[in-house]
Amino acid sequence: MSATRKITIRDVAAAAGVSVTTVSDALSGKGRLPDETRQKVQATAERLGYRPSAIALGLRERGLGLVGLCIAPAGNAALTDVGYWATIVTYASQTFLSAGLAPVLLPHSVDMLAKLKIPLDGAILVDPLVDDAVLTFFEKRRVRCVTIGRDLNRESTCWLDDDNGEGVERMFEQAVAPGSRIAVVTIGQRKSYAVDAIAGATRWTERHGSSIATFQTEGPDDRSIEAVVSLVLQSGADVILAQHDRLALRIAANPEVARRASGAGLRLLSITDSPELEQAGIPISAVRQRPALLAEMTAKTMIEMINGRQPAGPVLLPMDIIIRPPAAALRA
Amino acid sequence: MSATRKITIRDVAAAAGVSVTTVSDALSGKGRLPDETRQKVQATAERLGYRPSAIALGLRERGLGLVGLCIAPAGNAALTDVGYWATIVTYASQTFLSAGLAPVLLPHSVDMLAKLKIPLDGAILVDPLVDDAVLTFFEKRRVRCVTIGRDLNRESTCWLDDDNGEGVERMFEQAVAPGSRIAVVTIGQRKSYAVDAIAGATRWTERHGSSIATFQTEGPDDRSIEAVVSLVLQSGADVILAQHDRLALRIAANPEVARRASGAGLRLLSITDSPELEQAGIPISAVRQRPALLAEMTAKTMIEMINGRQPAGPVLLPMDIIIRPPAAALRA
DNA sequence: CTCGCTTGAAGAAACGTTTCTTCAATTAGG
DNA sequence: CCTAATTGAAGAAACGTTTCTTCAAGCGAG
Repeated sequence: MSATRKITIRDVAAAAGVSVTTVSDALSGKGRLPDETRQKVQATAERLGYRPSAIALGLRERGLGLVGLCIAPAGNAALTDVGYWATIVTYASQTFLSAGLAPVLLPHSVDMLAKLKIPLDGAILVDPLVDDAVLTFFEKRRVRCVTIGRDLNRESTCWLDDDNGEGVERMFEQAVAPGSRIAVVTIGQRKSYAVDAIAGATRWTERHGSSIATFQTEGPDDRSIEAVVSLVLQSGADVILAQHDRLALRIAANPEVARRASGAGLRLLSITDSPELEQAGIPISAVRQRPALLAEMTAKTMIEMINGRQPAGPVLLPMDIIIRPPAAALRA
Repeated sequence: MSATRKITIRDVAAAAGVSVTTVSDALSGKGRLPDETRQKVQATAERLGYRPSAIALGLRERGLGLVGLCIAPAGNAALTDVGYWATIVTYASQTFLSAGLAPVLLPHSVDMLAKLKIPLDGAILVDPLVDDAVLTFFEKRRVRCVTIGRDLNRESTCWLDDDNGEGVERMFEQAVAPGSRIAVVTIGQRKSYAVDAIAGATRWTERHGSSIATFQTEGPDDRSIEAVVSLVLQSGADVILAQHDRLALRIAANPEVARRASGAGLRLLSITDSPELEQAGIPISAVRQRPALLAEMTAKTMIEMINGRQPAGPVLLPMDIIIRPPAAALRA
C-alpha cells in the first residue's frame, strides 16, 4: 500500500536522463534508438516499477475494451438462482476475454448504472423487459447494445434468441395429436420468448385445425396457480403448455393434472427445460434452450459491432426438443 | 451506430458560443454563471447528445472504479458448475455496485490478464492456488488484492475465509467420540481451507487423545479413490473426514463404507457442505461455508482499501455446523 | 472621478500516453 | 571539403475533462 504516487513515464524519463518520447519508443520497440539506450531505459523502467496507465492509453485509443453484461431480473431471482443466466455469463465472459475484452457485471437499474462512470464499448442485455429502461439508458449514452431475447415494444435493437417459435412448433409436431385442445398458461411479465413460443404453437394449431386458449395467472403464488389450473381443466384441454419449467412443475403437482396425465388424457409441455423436469411425477416434454451457444454468438456479435461491422438482423438458434412420452405411450 | 465522431465538450462549447470552461461549469452546476447561460449550454448539450468521456474523467481522477473478480479454477470446474462461486460473484458484485464500483470478471490466466488493458482499482481472488501466478501478477502491477482463502506460500496478502479450523473442531466436538481414530482423505491441489480444517481436527485430537492419519488420493478418478478408501478401511478408522462434499459422496458410494456407516461403526464427515449431501445414502455431517457473507465482507474490505484505509489482518468467519446423525443415534 | 469589489467568462495547466514533426549531429559520397 | 543522407533524440500536439487562475467590464462608494 502506502499511497506512493504512481510512477509515470515522466519519472522514468527523468531517471534515465532522456525524454518521454525516448522512453515510450524504447519500451514499445518503436522509433530509431540504439540498443544501448533502449536497454538503459528498459532497466530504469523496471527498477522504478513503471506501468503505463491504462486510462491514458484508453484516452488515446478511445476505449478500454469494457463490455457490460446485464441481466434483467425475473421476479426476485438473482444470477445464482438461475442456471441459465450463470451459463450465459460464463460463456459470454469467456468469449469476450478471448478477444481481449473485459466483461463488466452490470445491475439492471438505471440509477446504479448512472453512478458507474465507466466507458463501455458495448453491452449485452439478457431477457429485456417490455419498454426496458436500461435499454433506453444505453441508447441515450450511445452504448452499443445486443440483447438476448428482445424488448417487445422496441424495433431497433440487435438481438439473438433461441428459436422458441420453431422449437415449440416442432415439439407439437412430435408430441401432440392433431385436433387437440391446447391451453397455454402464462405467468409473470410478458416476455419475448413466451410470445414467440405461443406464436409457434398457434402456427401448429392453424395447420392442424386445433384450438388454442391462453390463461394468465394472477400471481406466482400457489393459490393463483391452482385457480388457473382448475379453469384449464374445466376448459377440457388435452394439452397444457406452461410458460416455463417452474410453472410446469407446479402445475404437475395438481392431483387432477397428475391423474389425467398419467392416463394419457392430458399432455403437459413446458417452453423451457430444466433438469428438475426429469424428476417430475408425470412426463413433461420441453424445448431446451442453449444458453452456452447463445452467449457465445451474442458476444461475437458484440465484438463485430465494436470492430465497426454492421450487425446482422435478429438471429434465431435452433433448439433441442426433449420429448418425455407418457407412460401409456411407452407401453404401446 | 454509424461511426459518428464522439461529441466532445469542445463541440458543445463551439455550438453554444462559449468556452469549454463555461460548458463544464454549466453542466456541473459549479462556477459563477447566470441562469440564462447555464440553461443555454444545457440545452445545447442536450441537443447535441453530449456525454462526458468517462475515460477523460478517469484520467483526472486516477481511477474509474473498476474491481476485478477472479476465481482460481479447481480442476476443470467453471463458474457455472460451482454454486459456491456463483454466490460469491453475485454478492461481491452487488456490494461493489452499491458502492459505485464496477465488477469485472477476470480470467485466472496471466496471459489473458496481460492482454486486458484495464485500470483496476483492486481485485478479489477466490481460492488462490499455491504460489498463485495471478497473485504475483497483481502484485507486480500494484493492483490491490484481497483473497478469499489464501496462497499457502505467501505471507503478505490480505485475506478472508470461513473459519474452517474452528468449524471442523466444533463439528468434531459435536459429532465424534473422544478416542476415535480419524482418517483424513484429501484430493487435488493443496488448498488453504483444507489445511486449516485439518489443523482444527488435529487440535481436537490433541485435546481428546485421539489419533489422526492423512490419506492423499492419487487422482480424482474412481480407481484412485477406491484404492485410498480401502487403505482407510484397513487402517481401522472410526471417522473419515473428506476434503469436500464431492469426495465425501464418492466415499459414501463404497459398499463397505456404507455398511459400516449405517451400523454406526463409522462416521463420515466433510469439510464442505452441499445440498447433495442431504441425498446421500448414509448421513454425512459437514461444515457449511457462508459464501454470501464472505463475499460481502471481502468486497467491503476491498472498498476500504480503495478508500485508503489500511486493511485489517486475516478475517475468519464463524461457520455453521450441519450434523447429520447416524440412524443408530436417531433410534437411541 | 477613481478605487475596489463583484460578476461573468475565458485561458491554461494537469492527468499520462503515443505519435508526428523537427532538429542537430554524424557519416557517407562526390 | 562540401552537400546530402542518416541517425539519435527531443518537442509538441492530441485524446477529453476539470479546476485554478486570470482578466475585463460593470457598478457602488468615497
